[in-house]
Amino acid sequence: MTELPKTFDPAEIESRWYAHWESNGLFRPERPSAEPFTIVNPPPNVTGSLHIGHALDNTLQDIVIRYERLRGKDALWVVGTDHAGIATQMVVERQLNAAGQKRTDFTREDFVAKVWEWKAESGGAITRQLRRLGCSMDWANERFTMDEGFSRAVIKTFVELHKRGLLYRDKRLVNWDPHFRSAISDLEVETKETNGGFWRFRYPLADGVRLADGSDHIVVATTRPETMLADMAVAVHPDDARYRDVIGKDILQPITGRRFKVVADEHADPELGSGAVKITPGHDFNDFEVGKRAGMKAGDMLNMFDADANVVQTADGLIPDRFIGLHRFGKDGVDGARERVATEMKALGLLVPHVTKNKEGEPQQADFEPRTIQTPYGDRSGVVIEPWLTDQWYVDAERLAVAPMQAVRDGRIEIVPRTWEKTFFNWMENIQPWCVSRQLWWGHQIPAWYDEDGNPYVAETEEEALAAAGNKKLTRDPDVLDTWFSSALWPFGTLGWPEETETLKRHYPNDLLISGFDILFFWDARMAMQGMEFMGDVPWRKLYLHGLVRAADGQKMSKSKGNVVDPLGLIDRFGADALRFFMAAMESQGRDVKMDEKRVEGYRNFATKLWNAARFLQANGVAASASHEAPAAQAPVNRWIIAETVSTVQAIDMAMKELRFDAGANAIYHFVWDQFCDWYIELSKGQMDEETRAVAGWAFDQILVMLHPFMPFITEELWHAMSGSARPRVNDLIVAQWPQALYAVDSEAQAEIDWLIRLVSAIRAARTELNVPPGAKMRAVVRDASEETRRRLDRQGAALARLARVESLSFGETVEGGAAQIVVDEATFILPLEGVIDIAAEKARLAKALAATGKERDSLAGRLSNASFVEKAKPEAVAKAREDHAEKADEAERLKAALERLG
RNA sequence: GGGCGCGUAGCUCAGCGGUAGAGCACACCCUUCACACGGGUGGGGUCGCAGGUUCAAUCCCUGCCGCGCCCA
Repeated sequence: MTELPKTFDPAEIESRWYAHWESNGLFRPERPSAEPFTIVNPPPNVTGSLHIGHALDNTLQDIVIRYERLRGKDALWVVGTDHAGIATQMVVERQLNAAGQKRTDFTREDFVAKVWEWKAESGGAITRQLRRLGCSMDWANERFTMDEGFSRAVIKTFVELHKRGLLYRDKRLVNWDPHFRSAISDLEVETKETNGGFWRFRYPLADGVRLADGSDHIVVATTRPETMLADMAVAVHPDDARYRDVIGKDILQPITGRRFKVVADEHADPELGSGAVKITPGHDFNDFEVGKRAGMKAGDMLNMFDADANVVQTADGLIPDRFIGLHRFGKDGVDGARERVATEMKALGLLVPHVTKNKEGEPQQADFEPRTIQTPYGDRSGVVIEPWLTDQWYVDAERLAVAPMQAVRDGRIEIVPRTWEKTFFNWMENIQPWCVSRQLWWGHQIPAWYDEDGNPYVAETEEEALAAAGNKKLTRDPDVLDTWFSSALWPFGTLGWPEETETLKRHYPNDLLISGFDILFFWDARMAMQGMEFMGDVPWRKLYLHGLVRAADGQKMSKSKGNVVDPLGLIDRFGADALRFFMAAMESQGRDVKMDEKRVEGYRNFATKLWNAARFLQANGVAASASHEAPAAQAPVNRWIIAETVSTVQAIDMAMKELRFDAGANAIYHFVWDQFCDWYIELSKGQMDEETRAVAGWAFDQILVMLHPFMPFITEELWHAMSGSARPRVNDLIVAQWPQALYAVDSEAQAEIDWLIRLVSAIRAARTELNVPPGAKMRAVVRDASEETRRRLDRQGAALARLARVESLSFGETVEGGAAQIVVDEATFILPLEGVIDIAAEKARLAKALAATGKERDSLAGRLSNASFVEKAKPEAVAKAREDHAEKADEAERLKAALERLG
């Protein structure tokens, strides 16, 4: 046995044991005949560093994987990183910028080579940080989404989806991010409310046409005046009497002089503004649909922006030169197209001012009406997204969504907590085509080649494409795939697919996926789609969704708010075990976790408590258990702790089955502290015999195993410390055996220790309340004691003496002089306190106890006297009430008698 | 506008048809030979509000108030 130092140093233990586990292959021991259990880790960005959300997500996964490993399963936790297209390209571009260079100074090949260099040098910092958290991943088979094998899976998926008609190229509006100069998917767009304006303009009718009311123009309103430069129609509602006569007539647009038609479309809401809306099909999603309904082809729709959202000439050449090159709207204090259009319309007298009244009730004019508008932003770039007409690759998500929805409906995928099902269905049922092409250099280049006429040939290799094209001159699509397109293959791409490997057969479907609910659509749903499509089966049988870790004040953590908590800092201060235990204890299904450092500190204290319990055991000759089986025991206290160990195993097993991490953590916490340390150790102090040593050693071993998934480091350390060089452990704790929960529970022993605990607690409470000096030893006279109580007192007298400081016991009826009286079950314990006791205080104490007991008795009596309760309530409930009532009535009688004895 | 969730002790959270629990904080006592990151004892809640169902509601239902998130 190794003697433990007085204080425990998490940092030293953590690095030592992690290295030991990893270098000995203990994260993935060979267990070919064991039942497999598989989790894939949400691959963190290769540019990422560990934040508090990772700490939660990975702690939960590690708890499950360690638990299943201890239960003997062939537990595989797949790990790797994600190439994170935009994020990684940004990092490397920033480095180049710092050196006065830019991406376009290099060829694509050279730039991509630079990214790989960066990855080799500084990528994957997060994988080292996951180790600090104690995560027992299968590092020996770490994957990367840009690895050759995984890339092959990505390319194959693309080609296959295309073959199956589930992936196509289309010209339509995309969410264009002018900062990254790339398309992004609708999920990557965040709508935010911003302060904007609502302008009203007069659009003159051409050819002398007039409205029914005699006007020679139509008023249209817009939040984006700049798009006027690419307007192609004005829409009115077909039933709107004001405009019925001018449908099909021309508008002669000012500024550009473009002629276009007034079209009828139900998109125009007669109730809103003037009821007429300008239509810019090339720059607005609604207008695009209106344009299509009006017979315009996507290829004919006017585009007025370049990739940076600066104005370019439209195909009809009608934008005046003075607008060309302007930004879409004001930037850095310089007016953009938006402001210039508004100014010019005003100068032309075509702006309808916004009229309000000031405080004095006088009319006031403004160029536009201030309004809160919903504005789309790129979630990564933070710039306003521009709907832009381009050719992109789309996945037919609607068809792919069918199978996953069915799998959730029929239970092949269980979503935990279940409330997320609705969200899942709601999104899947309204899913939009998924734009998967990105105008980046870093990522999986799209396997499509074009001939000189622009016809695409999709194939896994250029040779195949050439063959398909009849050896025409081809150029490869320069775009890469959305990173999520590749990570959607993670549950099978990491296992060797498209090869039919043994690993794949054994570990697909995965058993469980744990992710934050924030990536339910981005990642989880897409894994389900690709898994069902390519593997013909669910990616995982269970999907557990957890919440966010919030700052102490309940706010979302963010760098800009400066309220981020660094998990590594918490590990430095309190140890990884404490942080992990905090995460587990706070994870009640579905709720966000609010950061509470005091609580992390509390779990550090818990670890220290355990440490010191081990020191006590060592000092008393308790060592590692000789067997996995519970030792034979006679003493009630030993039989009791064995029974309590069993119920703790059961509680944890139940919690793990239901993925109630908080329940599991609490079960082991209370067992260790409130039962093992507070009572078992205290009770064992007076009787440290061979039997007790054996039982204590066994129970402590079970504690270490049960606690290990939550606190892997300290438990492994103590596991070995309790054994030592004389009789070293056969196994490391990480691969030990999970406790059995089979032993018959000795309810008699449980009842006896329960009684003892109640008796000791009651005496202590009375002593404190009556201000008996803590060290004072007392004698007790017991009256009304049953035979059983006498036997128990006989066995537990020593314990009573030590824990309650009641030294000598006698059996009698009365005590002369002042005394404290304690009622426990049928017996009354009279503690003579001649001269010490304050009779008034004791009377008050008893009266209070009597009042409490009497209240409960009366309440139960009231219920029992209610005829409908006795008739209609469940028989068990009635029986229980009768039993409780009798008990309370008896207790009240005894308290009353005790009170009377005091006069 | 649609959907989801939350409102329980000063704080952070469990619980759930039979009149409430934990951790921290607080008060008092204790340097008792594992541990002061400790031990002992205790105070503190009309379980957001209003109705309803029920023998019985913190727990189920409805409405309202407040807070948060997602989608449009």
